[in-house]
Order: sequence, then structure tokens, then C-alpha cells
Amino acid sequence: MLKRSHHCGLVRAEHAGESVVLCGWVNTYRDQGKGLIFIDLRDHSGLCQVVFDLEDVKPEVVAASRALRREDVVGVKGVLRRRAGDPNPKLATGEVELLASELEVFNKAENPPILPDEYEAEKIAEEIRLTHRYIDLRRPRMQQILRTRSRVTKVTRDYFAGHGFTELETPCLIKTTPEGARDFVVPSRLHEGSWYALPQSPQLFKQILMVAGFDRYIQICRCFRDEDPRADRQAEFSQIDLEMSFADRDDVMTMMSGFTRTLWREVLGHEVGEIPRMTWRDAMERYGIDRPDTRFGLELRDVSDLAAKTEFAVFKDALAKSRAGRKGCVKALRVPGGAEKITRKMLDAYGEFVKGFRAGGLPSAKVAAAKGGASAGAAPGGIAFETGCAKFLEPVAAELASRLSLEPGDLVLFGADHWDVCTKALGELRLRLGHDLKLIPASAWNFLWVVDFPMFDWDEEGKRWVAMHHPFTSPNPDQFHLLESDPGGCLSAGYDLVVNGSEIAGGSIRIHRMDVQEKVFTLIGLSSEEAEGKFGFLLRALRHGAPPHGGIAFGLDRLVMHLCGTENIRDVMAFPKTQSGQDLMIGAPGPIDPSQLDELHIRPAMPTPT
RNA sequence: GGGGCGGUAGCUCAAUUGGUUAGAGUACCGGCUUGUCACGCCGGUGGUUGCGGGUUCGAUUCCCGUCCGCCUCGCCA
Repeated sequence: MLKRSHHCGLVRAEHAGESVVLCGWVNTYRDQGKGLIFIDLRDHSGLCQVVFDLEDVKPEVVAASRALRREDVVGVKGVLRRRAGDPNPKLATGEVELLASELEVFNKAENPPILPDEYEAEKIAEEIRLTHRYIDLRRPRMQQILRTRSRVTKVTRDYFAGHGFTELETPCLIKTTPEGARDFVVPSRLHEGSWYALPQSPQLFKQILMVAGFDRYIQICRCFRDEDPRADRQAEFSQIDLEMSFADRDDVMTMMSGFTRTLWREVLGHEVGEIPRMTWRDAMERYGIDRPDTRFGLELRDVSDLAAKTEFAVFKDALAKSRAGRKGCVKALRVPGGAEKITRKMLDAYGEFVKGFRAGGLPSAKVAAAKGGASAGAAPGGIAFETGCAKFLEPVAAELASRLSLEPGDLVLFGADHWDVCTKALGELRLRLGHDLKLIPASAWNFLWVVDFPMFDWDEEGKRWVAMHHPFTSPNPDQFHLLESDPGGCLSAGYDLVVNGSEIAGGSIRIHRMDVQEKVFTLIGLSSEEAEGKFGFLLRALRHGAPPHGGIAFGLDRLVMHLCGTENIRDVMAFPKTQSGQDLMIGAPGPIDPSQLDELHIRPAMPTPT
């Protein structure tokens, strides 16, 4: 077998004159006739032109080289030389070519269903690319992404090893937990009728590792959640999972800010500065979302008090609403220059858009310069409202103008509904406006810690509190007293790391006292018997010497998406699944043999597949 | 579970109001071509129009069902 001496993409003019063996895939072939054949040979490093001078090689090489087709895998031996023809400025190796003397065909490729050309890849249906993933992954872009992913995990391990973290593994076959996402389950052969569950995260194990005295833990682990996938979500995904003992919220955030800075420096050469903090309340009120994209303004402003002074039924109705102890509200979004930029058609589309988030509609008004003097509707600030719900706004025009810093030419959009509906609808609309009006600077990296989350959300259906993060999250130290008196107002010691409006990590300081943990279980409607049954091991651990501890988990896939600038999580996974959870390459999931079912004590409700 | 878009040659797409033998580019096969580099020129093979039903003299086109892919709401502690 020909042994490779260089990589295709790395040969340069300085290697001219050397005897060289290149191995790789035939990217393209150009048969010039009886005397001359060119091929571009590709490996992970790039392309190099190989030339066969048919009058100057052995007959078997003539035949074999004429038969070369795209994606054949070959080794070529020859002398590297400066090109006899014009250099190709498009190739890093464009100054040189390999003059072939020997050719070994390792593997003749059948006519490829797809080609790993970036030129074609964008057009080829993803379904086809996933089916033939071994070819799609040959694309330089996919190679670059997955190598970046490898670089990320390397930097991660180095950073945390350098800070005293121990890499430990936790089991994949565990048991179901009552809270959280739907579990993937695995039937037990040895225990009839019993089931394992795949971990949604190693949460409890890492806490127990802290109780066990490991001080600092890291794992790059696979997590499983049986929920519908999205562009940035897969049922099976990877986390950088961490936990620290004797640490408070600031300790964890400081450590992780350092990690983030290291990662962005090492992978992108970008210097991340101090990462600012924002309270959850601030994020929700100003951005309508718990992971604000702070790369652009367009902030929401509460105008409930002014709306109350109008006779607008939409506002009145909203303010009269109440849910989970929280009154309805009216919020405004000022779009500078929007009176002209936002066409009627766009406005209608935005109205439909917010309805998708259960808002009733999108009241709006244009801002114009007040007509000279004291005409009706003119505010002292020199503006007047036109169109839409303008006439209802007249009584509060001056106050609105001042609160929203309105100027002629602006457009004002209103959300009026339950607090959660109103904030979410306007928050999503803000993002869409930012996109549509091109307000988002593409090259910016805006990091943000979101802190002071509520401990609990009120579940209207179940009539109970549910943990906002997870039931092991501790209240902030100054909030413990609210646990009983005002659970809805109690803030947690949780924190999320957000970049450009995307949550890349989330964690919390954990409860390390059994009595507090039991209290939280009770609050979320878990009886002591249930808690003992589901989490007895944790409670026992907390009785036997648990250090204060806390941690975080980064979404590895999303990190890589950001670092590579992709918008699709499947692009950063070697073998992703489709939205229906299928692996199109291997054909999973698939039927299993009835005897396997018997062994597992399972009788399917569906007819046995044939 | 809901909404939207899509499925025609290996791949990317076209096909008028429901009307001739479903076309083009590319890939592939054959021939030509000694400096190409998305090589070029000539010729050729290639189709269960996702699948199943229905309407019709006639369906890629219209209707019903179903499967698959993508985006999205719900969901994702």
C-alpha cells in the first residue's frame, strides 16, 4: 500500500522537487484526452491537483487513471513540482501539482448520490444528505465544524482540569424522575415490569459526587429528553456538566465567565469582556424573554398606568385580567422611524404573528408632528398620534411621548393582555422586528448572566407550584424566609448564561440541607412518601454531610453552533436525527425481533411488525 | 397534538386551464480533446411524478387518506 507522505492541502512550492505520496478522494477529474488527465485529490486538509502525463507512465496507470471518477479513494505517488500551467489562485496548493508516476486505487466509488461540494450542498435536500451522511460529512464545512467541536471539548477539559475539576462518569441507565421532560425508557430483562430511564441530565449524581467529597466535577455527557426537536434542539444532546463544592453563586459565575472567555479566545480569537448581569424580572419586563438579545434596543416599556386612563376597551380588558396573582398589563414598543418603515402589510403580518403567541391583536399608532398650534390631539411634546388606536391615546399623549421618548415618524405597538402573554408576544415581536429591520449587528457577541429567577411558577392546570429551574435549586440566601410566606415571590440562586439571545448554559446553587429540600418537595406537591420513593437517595445523602454546592451545564451543541455560525443543531452533530427522531442513515428506530420482546417481558399493543 | 411549506430522473429543478411520448441542467455511459481547474465538444442511458384510494375519456395537475422532510405553536423542570 502506498503510504502517504504529505496531506493534500498542505503541499507548497517549497516542497517542489520532493517525492510525494498523497492519499484521498477524487474531488474532480478533468480528462484532457489521450495525453493528459488532471484530478483534484481531496483529504481533510484540502485539495491538490494531480496530473497524469499518459505518455510517461506505465500502461496500467494509464488505464486506471482514465477510469478515475469522483469519490474514488486513491493513493498517488510522484514528484511534486511547480505547475507547468497557470497557478490556480483558488487553491491554497494552487502553485504546485503532483506529477503522478504510481496510482493505487484503494476503493472504487459507485456513482455518488450526492457530492461533498459546498457549491452543491446548500441546494441538496437535508433528507438526502442525512441519508448519505458519510458523504455529506466529507464537505470541508462539516469537517471544519466537527473539528471545532473537538477543539471546544479539548479547551474545556484543559480549562477545568487546570482549575481542579475531576472528570467523572455517571450512569446512563437510571430511573424516571417525576419532574421535567418526558423520559426515554429502557426495559429491564432481569426485573420483569421494571424500567430504566435515560438521564435528562446527570443532576442528582453530580450533587452526590459533591457529597462524596470530589469538590469539583466535570463531565461532557449525553442527555436524553423525549420531546419534539427544533432547529436548536435534539432528543439526544450533549452537555458540559459541572459542579463545585463550597461555592456560592458568584464563585460559579466567575469560574464560568473565565471559561467562556477562554473558549472564545482559543476558538475565535475574540476577547469577551466582563459579562454583565440582569435580573430575570428586568429581562422579562424590558425584553419580554428570559434570554434577552441585547445586541439591539427596541425595549418594551410598561404603560399600564397610562393605559388605565384611556377609554380603549382592549386596554381596559387587559388590565382587568389576572392570573397567578399577577395583573394584566399594557406594554409598548417604540419603533423609531417605523411609521414609514413598517408597511400596512407588515403590520398585518405582525398582528398575525403575535396572535401565534396567544395575544389578541396588535394595537398600533403612528407618531406625527403636531399640527401647528393647539389642534385637538396634539400633545405638548409636539407630537400627535395617527391611525390605529390613535384616538384612544389622546388623553395620555404627552405622558406616552415622554415615557417612550417618541418622535415624529415613530410607530408605537402595544401589547395588552395577561402579563405573561403580553411580555412573550411583544418579546417575540421585538426579535422579529430586530431581524426584519436589520437592527442586529452580525459580528457582535453580547454575553449576559440572567439571575434572580423565581423559585416557582404557578401551574394553573395542576393548581400547584412547579420548580422553574429544577426542584434542587436553592433559594437565594436572602430569600429563604419567603419559601413559606410567599413562594411565588421567592427568588432562586439560579443563573443562565445568554449570548446573543440564546441560552448557552444554566445552573444554580443547590439545596444542601435536607429540611429545605423537603420543604421544596412539599411546595411542588410531592408528598414525603413520594419524595422518599423518588429521591430518597438524595435526601439520605443530604443527611450525611453535604457541602454547600452549585453548578451549571453548558449546551455543547449550542456552543458549537455559535462558534461556527450555524443555525441548525444538526450541522454540529455527526449523526443527528430528524424531527421525527429518525436516523435516516441507519434507519433507526426500527422493529426488533419478537424474541427480544419476550426476553424483556413486553407485549406490544401494535401488531408485531412483519 | 395544532399550523405553514415541501416531496417529479442519482442530484437540483421545470411541466400553461386537467390534454401529444413528463422536459432541462448536472451526474452516469460511449466517442473526441496535451494545461485544465464547476474544463470543453458530440451522442446516449436513465421516471412506481412519495404511497393508497377517488373524480374524469384523460391526473404531476383536482379531491380524500397516509408516509416522509423542514420551520413553528404546544412541549422541552
